[in-house]
Amino acid sequence: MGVTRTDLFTEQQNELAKIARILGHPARIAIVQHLSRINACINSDLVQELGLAQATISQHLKELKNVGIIQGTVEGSSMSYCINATKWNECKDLLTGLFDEYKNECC
Amino acid sequence: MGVTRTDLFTEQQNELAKIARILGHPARIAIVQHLSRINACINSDLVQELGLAQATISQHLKELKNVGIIQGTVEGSSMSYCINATKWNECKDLLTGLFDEYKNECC
DNA sequence: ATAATTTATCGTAATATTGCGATTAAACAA
DNA sequence: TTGTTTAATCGCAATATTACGATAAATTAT
Repeated sequence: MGVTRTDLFTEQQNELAKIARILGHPARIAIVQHLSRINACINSDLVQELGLAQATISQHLKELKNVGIIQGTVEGSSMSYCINATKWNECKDLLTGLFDEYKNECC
Repeated sequence: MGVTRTDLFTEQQNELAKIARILGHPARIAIVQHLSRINACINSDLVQELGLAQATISQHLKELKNVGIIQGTVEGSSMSYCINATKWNECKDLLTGLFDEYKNECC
């Protein structure tokens, strides 16, 4: 017990849930917002930007990277992170699709 | 340690994260999809629909209700659940807003 | 070479989530 | 009343998440 029963659901449902879960933390929302707004690959000032410890931010970045929402490349001695446009649009389409399934209001 | 530092983030970021987190489980995705598709308030056949135990589904319904995405009314001896159109659109707008913040692709 | 900077990873503690059997409570049927 | 149906809640076990100090690894600066 205690482990999510992904076997009961479709791949699309699991994928949607995975994306939503990754966006389900304010630090990760803050990270993607920051990357969106500066609209560039940055050698992260994220530790300054958010108030969390470096190890914690690294962990959040890893999760965002794992799901493909951001990508990081080595830039000398630091890292350069930015949003992966392709995946970002894919996530947007999946979530938009979910919201658009609900058409008429019944009550 | 181990508790999300909501104090570090804006209300909007926390709200966005809360919505995403609730949608971050395949059972809850399946529930809102089902409610969307039948487009009606139902005396839930959800236990039949999904393969989870009744207690588990009840718990997921409670979380969706807590965040306001669905609403339930007593219908005789059973419950009638449906999507809350207002909140649903609010969630859609918030998430769309997040995705639309990212405009230009930098790499 | 040595020191400083940057970021990933490890280890650990605190807390949250998931799932389900069992029980409870309320409405309905006989 | 007695039994049935429906759904919420309790209690618990298993697992996942969050946070952070400490450490490691790699690059750059002196």
